[in-house]
Amino acid sequence: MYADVVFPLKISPLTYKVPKDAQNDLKGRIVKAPLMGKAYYGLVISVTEEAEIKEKKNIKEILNVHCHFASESTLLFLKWLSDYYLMPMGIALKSSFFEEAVKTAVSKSSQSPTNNPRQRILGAGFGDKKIARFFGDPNHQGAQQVERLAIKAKNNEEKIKAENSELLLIYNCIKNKNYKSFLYHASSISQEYFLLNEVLDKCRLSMHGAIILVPEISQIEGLASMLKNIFDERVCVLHSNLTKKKRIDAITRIIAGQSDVILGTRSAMLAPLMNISFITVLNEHNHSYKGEEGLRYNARDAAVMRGFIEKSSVLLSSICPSAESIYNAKIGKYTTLVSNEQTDLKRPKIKIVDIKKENVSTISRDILKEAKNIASKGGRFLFLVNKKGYSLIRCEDCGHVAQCNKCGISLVFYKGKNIVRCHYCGNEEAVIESCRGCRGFNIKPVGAGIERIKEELERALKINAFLIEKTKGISKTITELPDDFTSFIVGTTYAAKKIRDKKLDAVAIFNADGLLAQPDFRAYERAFQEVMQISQLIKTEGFLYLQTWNPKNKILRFIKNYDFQGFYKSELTQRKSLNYPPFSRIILFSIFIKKDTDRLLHDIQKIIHHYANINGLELLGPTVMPSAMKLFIHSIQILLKSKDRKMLHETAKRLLQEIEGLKDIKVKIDVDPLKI
DNA sequence: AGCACGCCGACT
DNA sequence: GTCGGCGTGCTC
Repeated sequence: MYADVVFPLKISPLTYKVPKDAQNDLKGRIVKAPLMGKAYYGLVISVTEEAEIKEKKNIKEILNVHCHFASESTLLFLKWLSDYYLMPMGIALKSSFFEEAVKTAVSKSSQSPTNNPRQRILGAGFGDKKIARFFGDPNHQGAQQVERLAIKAKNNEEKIKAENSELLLIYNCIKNKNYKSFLYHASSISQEYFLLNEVLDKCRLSMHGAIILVPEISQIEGLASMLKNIFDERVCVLHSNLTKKKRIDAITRIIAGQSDVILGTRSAMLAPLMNISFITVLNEHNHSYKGEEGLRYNARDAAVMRGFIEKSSVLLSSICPSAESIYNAKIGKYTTLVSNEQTDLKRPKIKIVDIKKENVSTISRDILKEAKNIASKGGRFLFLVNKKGYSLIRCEDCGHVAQCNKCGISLVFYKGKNIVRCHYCGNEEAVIESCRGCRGFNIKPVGAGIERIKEELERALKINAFLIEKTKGISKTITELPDDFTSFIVGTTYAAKKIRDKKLDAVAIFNADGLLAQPDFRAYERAFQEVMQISQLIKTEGFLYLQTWNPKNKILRFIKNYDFQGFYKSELTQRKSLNYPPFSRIILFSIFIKKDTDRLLHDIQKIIHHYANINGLELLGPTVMPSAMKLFIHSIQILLKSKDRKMLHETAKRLLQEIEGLKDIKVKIDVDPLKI
């Protein structure tokens, strides 16, 4: 007997001999095996009678067998992650909390090897065990609790049945362990939470394993208390910022079956749950679900795949779903849940302010007028500016904007420190006195960063504005302000994230044009989503100002009217005509090189030449850019695009192999990139 | 990952 | 001459 073992390393599975006295259910178990003269922990992914590799005499034997880590479904999911994101399976395993699982498995089995909790649970049936805890001991108060819950659940079922037949569909899917993905376009963030609460509360007893994802760690706390109300100690929080010990504790609880409701960020999607009946991704459009390094999986897409494999329901929700998800709902891949409040909902009024008409370069008169009004009432006003510092500096005589000597990027003027700074290389210099273009001295600030907006507000309104800035170590948050504080807050988009559950009277966005001018096919979508998100921070009778130089932009019209239908229609039409996702799939190659650009570029060109004329495949690039990575001077990008996902993956795999054959390079591969 | 091997520049 | 930097390749 032979077993294929994956290690949490950048290597493919390796074959080992199975010891004669080993358990016959090795598949999915943690084992210790010799590797390079040492013993490593790995995962058995398959067991066969005959080994497939040539030199059979060199095959070593497995040293120790530990508890189960992965079910059949989890193994399929790991395989999918590795195949889809074009990474060795070991990397997928490493991202799946395998090392934490090893820690718990080893410490448990050393105490009592035959009394492994994971084995016990598998034997008894995971679901039965959960229910047994509720029904088990008749003298225990749990029995009364269940009775009460049952009555409550019955009432709820009838109430919700009358309200929304689609909700019943979710309940049934969860109960019957059927796969189905739902897309809920909520009209407010609280609605998103409300629906989740309904589903969880209603299905508490039929729920055996659940994963609840939020995009940011800061969103976990509030949701955790809601979940604990329903599931008590079954809830477990899991995110990358946990300390090592806490993370191991969490994995221990999950593996022991003590926790089966997992609340976390992106990485929690890979939690080692043996059973899953419900997965939800809140704020599904959020870009932080996509990884930027290592295994670059999108947790939202992984949720749908894991749900499919595990036969569980998947609920994606958002106040502004991604165009991809809207499309998937349209073609029937997802079932749409419609918010009944959607039509007659009161929302803050959005005003587009044409700054070109006015003879001011920073804050328009309309916004200042409303700011005065709000200041007099003691309200809250948030000013979002996309630039740090005070301004750029420009020579009034020749129009030359001061730039960094090394990087060629515009220098940012910091008035308080009286310096200029390059945001690319971080170099700081004393403020520039004379123009490098014409040697003149007529230098003026141009444009407005947060410092300048703050200064102008304070001068015009005779108030103190509060600056929220992302600085290393220090992060002021709005919650630090007393509730009765008359707050005028200035900050970058970072500031918007720091404000929660505080209803603002108004928000002004100064960077609307910058948002729309991003060199990315998703720029409009991001702009639309960002404004929708920000509108959630404002009282329904409040105002949202968008200051722009291009008030005619059609996206601004969709934004102003909260016209989701119009926006998605326009966006999908655009994507279709340019053959971008969701009408095609893309894979991005980034090749980093240190030197010798010409030789390598020539080699790369020679390789990709063979890929240029494949039917149904579009190849863009190679594009050479300065590398953002230290140690490397250039990055070469190649984009593969195709309607045929299978063919795209096969081609990308071949291309990856060829490029990895080159020397002095480093390749990063990004499947379904969000930034290109 | 981690270890060996091998190729180049610096140095008692 | 040799020491040690790190780039590359392999691990059943």
